Amino acid sequence: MSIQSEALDRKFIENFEKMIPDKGNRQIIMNAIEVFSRKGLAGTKIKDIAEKAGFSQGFVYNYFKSKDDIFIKIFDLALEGAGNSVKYASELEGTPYQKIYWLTEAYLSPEGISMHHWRLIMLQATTSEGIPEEAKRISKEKIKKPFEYMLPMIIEGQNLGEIVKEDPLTLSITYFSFIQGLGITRVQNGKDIPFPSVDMVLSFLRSKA
Amino acid sequence: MSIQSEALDRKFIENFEKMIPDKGNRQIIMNAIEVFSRKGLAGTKIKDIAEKAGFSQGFVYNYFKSKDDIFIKIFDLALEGAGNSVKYASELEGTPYQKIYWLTEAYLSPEGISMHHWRLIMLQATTSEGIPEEAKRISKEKIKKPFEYMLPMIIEGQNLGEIVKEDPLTLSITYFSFIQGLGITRVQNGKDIPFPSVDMVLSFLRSKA
DNA sequence: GTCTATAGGTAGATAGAC
DNA sequence: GTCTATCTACCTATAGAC
Repeated sequence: MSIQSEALDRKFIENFEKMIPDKGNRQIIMNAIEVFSRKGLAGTKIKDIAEKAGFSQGFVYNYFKSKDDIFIKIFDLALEGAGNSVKYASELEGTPYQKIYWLTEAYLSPEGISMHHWRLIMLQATTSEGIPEEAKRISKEKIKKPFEYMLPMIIEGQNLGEIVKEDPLTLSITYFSFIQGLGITRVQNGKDIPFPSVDMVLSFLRSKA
Repeated sequence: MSIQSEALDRKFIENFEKMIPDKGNRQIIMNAIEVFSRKGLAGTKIKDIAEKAGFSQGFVYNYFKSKDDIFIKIFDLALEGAGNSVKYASELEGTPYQKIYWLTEAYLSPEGISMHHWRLIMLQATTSEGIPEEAKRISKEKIKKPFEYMLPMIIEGQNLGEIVKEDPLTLSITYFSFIQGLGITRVQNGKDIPFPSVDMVLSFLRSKA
């Protein structure tokens, strides 16, 4: 596990404990993340989550009032984590390209909780019709955060001449799409298939001058 | 709609009519593709498909024996389409890089049935636990096709000096991951957001010499 | 605190009407 | 051919036992 993804996981857990103070709730959520990400919202039965957490089916309802309720909290956490990861990278020492390099290294790490976020965000936003209204609302609100931190980095990098002078928004969209695609490949195939280096992934960003 | 994606769609429809000879079956499948890709396997109700196709819920069972049955046929078609698209590109005139350029143009086109395939493959393979055993078997069998046609193109391109001299398998995996990530972004956001040019996407493939 | 039992609702699949 | 009615099974959520 890379230093980068460890740092992001630490950040995530910090935020996790702040957003979900109760330990029992956290235990269920940790297990539910795993199940949801494998089966999706509709495909996940409360029994699956309960069994994985070592509880009876009915007991889950002492902590959450519905399946949607659990899902919304996880979805919110995932989006927070996505925003925070870019924010954290943007606050590091170094040039913009170095920061993005660091972030990419974290994302590409085969371990790390951050991978699960991306997967969930992807999976659920794709099947977005089925997700609760509340989750859609949260999504609208928070999906822009990663871009808020990424865009200034790209623009600064362009001014420094280390990032190619294309439209910054297009570059951001391309970056997150690429990362998401690689994340999906990772979760589908495990960590034993060949994977691109950070340098290869960031070719499209680097200035050719 | 680009010439490239039109060509792939024509190929797809050809294969579609060969694999599903009955017109009624095809009508249901065309509608089911759309619903499955929006809601996933578990989230799709037979009623949704029936309504979209303009039938009653029960009528669907005159054509297919179960929901899984419909899904398996679509999944198979999607994987066939994925393999055929790369095969088709590899048989075009031109240098390997030109062929991959053509293929990428087809994939990035906002319209075109091919986009739906990718989305479905992605979505369902990601939530793979929930899909029927038969679909998993088909997946194992056909998922390698795109690589079979992509790898020789990359190797030839490397020999010609137009493609960077990195491990061909890594480059292939990176390519399909990238395309998949962009496809997801497309279906999530529609065609009105900025999107990278083919040149930008293929930066990581181009020889720097 | 945690489980078991169950009520109530939903959806897949079938069968019989028109 | 196509629809309506229904049977059955499963799942969510609750309520009450220990």
